[in-house]
Amino acid sequence: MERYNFKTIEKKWQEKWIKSGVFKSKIDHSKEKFYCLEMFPYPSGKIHMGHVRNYTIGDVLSRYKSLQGFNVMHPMGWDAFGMPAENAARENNLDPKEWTNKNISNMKSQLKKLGLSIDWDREISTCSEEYYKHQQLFFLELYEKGLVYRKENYVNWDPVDKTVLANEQVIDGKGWRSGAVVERKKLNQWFFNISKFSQELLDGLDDLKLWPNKVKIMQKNWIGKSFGCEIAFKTEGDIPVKEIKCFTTRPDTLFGFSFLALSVDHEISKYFLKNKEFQDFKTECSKTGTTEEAIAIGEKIGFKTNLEAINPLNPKQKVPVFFANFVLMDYGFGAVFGCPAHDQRDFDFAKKYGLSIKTVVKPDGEKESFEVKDEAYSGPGVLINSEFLNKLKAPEESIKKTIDILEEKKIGKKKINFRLKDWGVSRQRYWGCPIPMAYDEEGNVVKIPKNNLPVKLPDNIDLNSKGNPLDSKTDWKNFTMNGKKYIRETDTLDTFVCSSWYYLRFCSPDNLKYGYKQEEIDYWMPVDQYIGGVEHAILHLLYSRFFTKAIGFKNNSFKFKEPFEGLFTQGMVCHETYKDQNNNWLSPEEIELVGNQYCKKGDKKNKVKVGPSESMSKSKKNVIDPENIINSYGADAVRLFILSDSPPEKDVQWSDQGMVASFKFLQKLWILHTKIKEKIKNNNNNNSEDKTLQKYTNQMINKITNNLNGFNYNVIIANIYETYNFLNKEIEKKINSKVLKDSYKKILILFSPAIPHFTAECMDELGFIDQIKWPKIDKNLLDEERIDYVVQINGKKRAILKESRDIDQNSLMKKIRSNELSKKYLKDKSINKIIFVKNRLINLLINE
RNA sequence: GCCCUCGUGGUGAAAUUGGUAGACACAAAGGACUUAAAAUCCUUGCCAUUUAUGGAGUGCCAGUUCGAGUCUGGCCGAGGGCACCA
Repeated sequence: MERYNFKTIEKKWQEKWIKSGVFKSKIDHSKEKFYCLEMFPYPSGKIHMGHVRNYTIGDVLSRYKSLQGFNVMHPMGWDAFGMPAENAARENNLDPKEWTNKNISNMKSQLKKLGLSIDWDREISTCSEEYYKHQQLFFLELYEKGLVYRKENYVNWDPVDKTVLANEQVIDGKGWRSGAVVERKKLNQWFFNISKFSQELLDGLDDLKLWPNKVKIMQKNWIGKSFGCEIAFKTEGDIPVKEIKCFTTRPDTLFGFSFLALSVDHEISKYFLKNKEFQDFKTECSKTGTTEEAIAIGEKIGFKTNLEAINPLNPKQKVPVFFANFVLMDYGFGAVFGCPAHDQRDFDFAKKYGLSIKTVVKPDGEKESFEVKDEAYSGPGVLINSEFLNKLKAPEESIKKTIDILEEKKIGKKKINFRLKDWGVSRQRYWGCPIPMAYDEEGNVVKIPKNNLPVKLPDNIDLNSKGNPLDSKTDWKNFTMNGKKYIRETDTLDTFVCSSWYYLRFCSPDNLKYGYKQEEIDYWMPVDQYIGGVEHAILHLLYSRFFTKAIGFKNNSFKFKEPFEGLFTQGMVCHETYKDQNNNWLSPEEIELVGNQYCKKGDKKNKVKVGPSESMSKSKKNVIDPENIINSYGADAVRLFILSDSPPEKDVQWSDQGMVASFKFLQKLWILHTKIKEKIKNNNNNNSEDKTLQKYTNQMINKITNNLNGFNYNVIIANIYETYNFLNKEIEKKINSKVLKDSYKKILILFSPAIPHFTAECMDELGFIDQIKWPKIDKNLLDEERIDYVVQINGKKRAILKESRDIDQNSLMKKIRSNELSKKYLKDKSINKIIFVKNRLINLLINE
């Protein structure tokens, strides 16, 4: 028998699909649209198994939706700016653009081998001028709307490499490349005013019904809305500032006030800069916080000033003012009122500096004399020791009342605070989108005129220069406009900006005038299903939501509020990890099994330690190269395996045996296909109705449709195996050819989203490839005529009776009484109660 | 510390949403075919004496119910997110 030759068959269909243009998408108002988008990849050079999983999931969905009659758009592009290109180019003495474009063409051909239903006409690359010129225009437009601004902010500064480091490049407080101790340095940087949309971004989450709850909760926590009160504390001391504002969520504990703590960057710190002790303290603070240990221990340190703050509700009480390391400048006002009895952090601080700890809330059920001892109490209760606030219920009633009093006295007011900070978009890097701004000779900020866009990234860059390469590219940096001299902004945009609007660009990738075309956006947006890794749950998704709101707000032209209607976060692909005797990581190809012990290949003495299964990563070498796998087993087999073992939202373990099994399964399926083909040809038109096959097929349509709708793709693969097992037995019987052909056609369509090449070949052989539609469920066939009734006695399953559908309780009881089991379990015992569930079970309660 | 999710055979997992627990697959053991191996096919799956039969059984303890993997409360364990957020 002929083997299934995936190599020729997959290639054949991939070429046919491209030639016929079946995946091309264009506006068609007669059809409902479906925009399916997977997070586009960074062109690192090769695709990895994570991509295979991500894009297979998206492809199954796209193909399924097409078969259902939707007008599907399924595009792909490249998140092509970013540091790896710069690093790789430096190491290999290459141009980042060349490196990136080479990677793109390689990865594109790899993706094509997976047989994805992608409309490649819509391909975009964020590092192309055609893409980033629109991004620069967006930047200017947002700037004009006041949504972009410049301010000084701290960065991680590597004093040896003279460069800014991302947080993940700082390891134990040192630069990853130079090893130098990282400093905090203030730089002027560009910011997007995302915090302006805090409330909107929070409210929008409620509309995202097709998002995982987990992601919505993560975003909600990230935005971090808190209700409270701002209070102005009068201060006494030898500085000109006589008032300090604090934000608090617990104004009701004001009578437990024992100190005021300020961030070292608080504006009044300038009056202490001459003080050497304060300077030392500030240095100390900047050291802690960078190392992970320091954060874990979280030791609280303070610097006591000679200032005193007055309790606004009790002017007789004066407390010391400290600078403290735990107060953040960019939350609230950078100042905290300390109530040690009811806040653990304040408690720790008060213990360390011997400050008073006055209890003002007692838990319900405690005596009036209750006192906080070993730890702060932050739960509910009743106010005590608080004069006119006594006996109020904490927290709701007491907070409300206190705010009323403070507002009345004009000392404070109700306030809502968000944790979400503005988005710093400046990167001191070469390989990114240039920021279209400049500075005149006086240092004033100037926009690059829109008709001068794009500001092109210069070629021939010296990547080995210290600091930002654009800074030393003086012929690019300096320019004249209308006879005046200017200096360009040398920072480039965070690559998250590129990915914040690419879903808009896919709708009209060739539009030269603007980032998108209104008509196309109106039709295609929003993305119906977005699919990607959960690691982007916060930043990328939040930034994209912001961008949609900001651009829509600017142009007042979007019919949608949110970019991604549905979100699916898939799990990672994991593999065991291996280390040799010298603790070096080994890849799966570098080991072999000797007996039941893994050893380094060709070195039997070097025993390999098998570590836990972890997400595939280059650093741990536990990677399987998809290209090798596709070459050995074919795309359909890989798709089958990657979908089969675990639900798509969970991590999946890579298994060589599982992969081989998927491959073998397709071979078996091919044999079955040839048998079925023969049977159909035999044209056996006996009159038997063959309801069994029709019913089974119908049930499978129901199951697979439901499982596709619910993203239970692993169960679909099980359904495919099940169907095979059934057909493989059924085929031995006499079957009406017409019924067989009809059912088999439907079954092939059901299989086709998962294994498209294989089924295309089969359909073609049967001559119906051009007219396929997702099969409909025949409701008349769905209900079985005979049903397995579970007979329980006192809740225990005792028998299963196959009886006709819709049988009533009495008839079923008669059957039970005439049945063997009644003699055994019922005998002469009387039945106290019968629970009868139609078409399902009957439960007889008897006295034992 | 706070928030979220999840605990089902040797393993990955199913379970029409309160109604036959373990579909489907991997691994293992036994068997068939074969001179043999590979490949393929079949059987087994925890405990009790047996292909039949009974019992226990979905992390642990209680509860609701005729009936709980599924609902409620408490505990234990694993994973993830935030991290001095006032």
